[in-house]
Amino acid sequence: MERGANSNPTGPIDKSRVLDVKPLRSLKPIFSPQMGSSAPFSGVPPAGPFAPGGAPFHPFAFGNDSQRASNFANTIPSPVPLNSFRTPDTQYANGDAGPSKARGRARKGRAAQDDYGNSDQGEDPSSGRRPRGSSQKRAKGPANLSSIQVSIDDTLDQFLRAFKLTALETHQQADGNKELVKRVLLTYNLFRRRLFQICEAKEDIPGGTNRPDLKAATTLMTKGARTNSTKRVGTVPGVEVGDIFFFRMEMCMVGMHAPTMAGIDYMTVKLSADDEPVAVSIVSSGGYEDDGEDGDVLIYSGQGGVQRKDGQIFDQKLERGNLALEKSLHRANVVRVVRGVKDVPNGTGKIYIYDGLYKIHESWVDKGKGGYNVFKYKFVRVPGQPQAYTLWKSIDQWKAGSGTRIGVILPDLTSGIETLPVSVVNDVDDEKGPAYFTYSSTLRYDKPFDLPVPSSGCACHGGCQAGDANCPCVQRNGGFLPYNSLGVVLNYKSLIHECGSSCLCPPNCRNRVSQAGLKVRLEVFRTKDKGWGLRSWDPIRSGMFICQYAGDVIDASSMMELLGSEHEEYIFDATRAYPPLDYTSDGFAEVPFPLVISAKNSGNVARFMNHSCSPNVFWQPVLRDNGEKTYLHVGFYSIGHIPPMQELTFDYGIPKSDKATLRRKRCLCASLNCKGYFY
DNA sequence: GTCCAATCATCCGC
DNA sequence: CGCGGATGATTGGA
Repeated sequence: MERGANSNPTGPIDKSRVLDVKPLRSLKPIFSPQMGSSAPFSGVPPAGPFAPGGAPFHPFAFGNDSQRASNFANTIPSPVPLNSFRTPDTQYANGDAGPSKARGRARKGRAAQDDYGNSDQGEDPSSGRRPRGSSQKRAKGPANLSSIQVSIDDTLDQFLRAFKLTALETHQQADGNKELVKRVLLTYNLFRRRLFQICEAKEDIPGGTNRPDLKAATTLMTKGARTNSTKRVGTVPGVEVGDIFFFRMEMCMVGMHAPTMAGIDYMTVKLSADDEPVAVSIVSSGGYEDDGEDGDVLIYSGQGGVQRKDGQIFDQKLERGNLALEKSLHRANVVRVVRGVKDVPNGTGKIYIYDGLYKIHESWVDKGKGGYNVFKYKFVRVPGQPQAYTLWKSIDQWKAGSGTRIGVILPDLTSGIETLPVSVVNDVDDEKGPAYFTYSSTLRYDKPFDLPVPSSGCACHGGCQAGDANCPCVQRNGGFLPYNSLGVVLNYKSLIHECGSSCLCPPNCRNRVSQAGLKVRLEVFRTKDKGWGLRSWDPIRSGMFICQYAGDVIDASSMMELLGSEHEEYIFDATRAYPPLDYTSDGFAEVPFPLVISAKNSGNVARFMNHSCSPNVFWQPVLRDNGEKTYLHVGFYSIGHIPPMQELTFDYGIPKSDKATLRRKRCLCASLNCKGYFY
């Protein structure tokens, strides 16, 4: 049955006849709500209504290439020959889809979305369509420890060591904190993705591809890599209101909601003689439309009443979770509420939003299907908590074009160049928009760097397939496809080899993620004290591709001349020392050549990403080749899951030399481990 | 050990 | 071809 999604009671029902509730000794909460103890919500609340029409103006010009080149020439001392902007060949030589593929995209943007937005479904029947239950059969077969199993065990051990989870103390498993929760979730998601990647490429192992979410979680929990295993009423240490999860198992691992499936989590408390169940959290998996009256109220259905095997329906009983909710109501205890919403890009998947603490205000019995009794509970959100679920509802309205919002300066910064619009919003001061620049989604090379001539491209007409050992692109990536079909990077490597213009695969090939344009709805916004910044309307999965760093490739000597000028803040320098990712599968390799990008005059959303000492985004070098030359790109990916409207930041790194010529800037990231400065 | 709950990827049919 | 519904192996905890 649909959980937690129903309308109001049709009428009052005499509860005492149905609910066999003994009189309670006390109506005081057993636990204090712990309201003040949670850290502040770091997401930015949505701006309220904005002026009708929005009165957009266009502070940025989007000229043709020759105009762009002359603008460029007027503003900087010609670090790049002008002819590099003139011919289409040069513009596309970097592997950004190539002329034929760019045809529909050049100025129309959204019209070409179908070419890039849809992920492939393989045509190879052997790879994608395994008979259901095959893994189960294999699991029960003769126990042969395959080489794949061994490599997965090694992989897990490396993850655990990298994130210092090999031997968690008992108290760390029992009670967590923000840092520990973060480590557990990062490890889980990295391992889950790597597990999927290995299993889809080689052969199936039990649970590997069918349910990597389960397999990864049970493996980690067996090793003790979990936290907050002690159940508690109220806030969970390290989990903040607004945090999101993409799997039930994630909530399990950090003590948010222990049951792997059930919607009601409860614990038994001892009060003098009696043991009494008390609810600690619920997961409401209803869709958007049929929730309670507004975002702060939830009508939740009790559990049970349906026979698992044959779907037979009967009256729900006041036991287990239902009894716990009833007790929590009478004690006026707080209950954590997790809202499940549909994950639009994934289709079948769900996203779970921690919506903070609620109290149950009333309960009643409704008649469900076939006239059988269903318990209903009215949850009301405890006031004073940061916005979470209601923010999602607001964003839905912004997308639908209904509702209004203050501070919208520009509905689409990219003028249709990107696959999705990028709005510009300022609701904090009088700035009317970022300084002039030309929006471009591509990285423009004057000339390619000299690298060994790459091998020829692939001939995967239906898109590259995981497990196709003959595909040269799979081979270049160590036998794997680096991304899944959603555009999530599956494995941290020192270098991703994407398909290039010499490959015969279509633009929606899984190995062309960074060329396929934006997948999440981004917004350039005015921060309180850091100038302009970047954030997303959409939730972002761990490892999801966000954008590349577009601009003009310049050489190192040109960069030196620009340091100290206003130009400096729009330079991306891949030769800096970046804090290591906590884990890469192939150790650390230098970026193959000294790539420096200027986005001062021409660039994309990436130029607005601010520095943080605790970033939620990292970058990886991405290679594409056109059959003769190799071009390096910079791809940005999320580290963990990122809730909507949280600022996207990455670590700017430290210049390896010539620090003296660089101005040290004061860091305002406000994270606990802030260094206080950045370059 | 047994039962519970409803997940999630995949399949299947409209 | 794109969905929504059906299917079934699956899990931690009571």
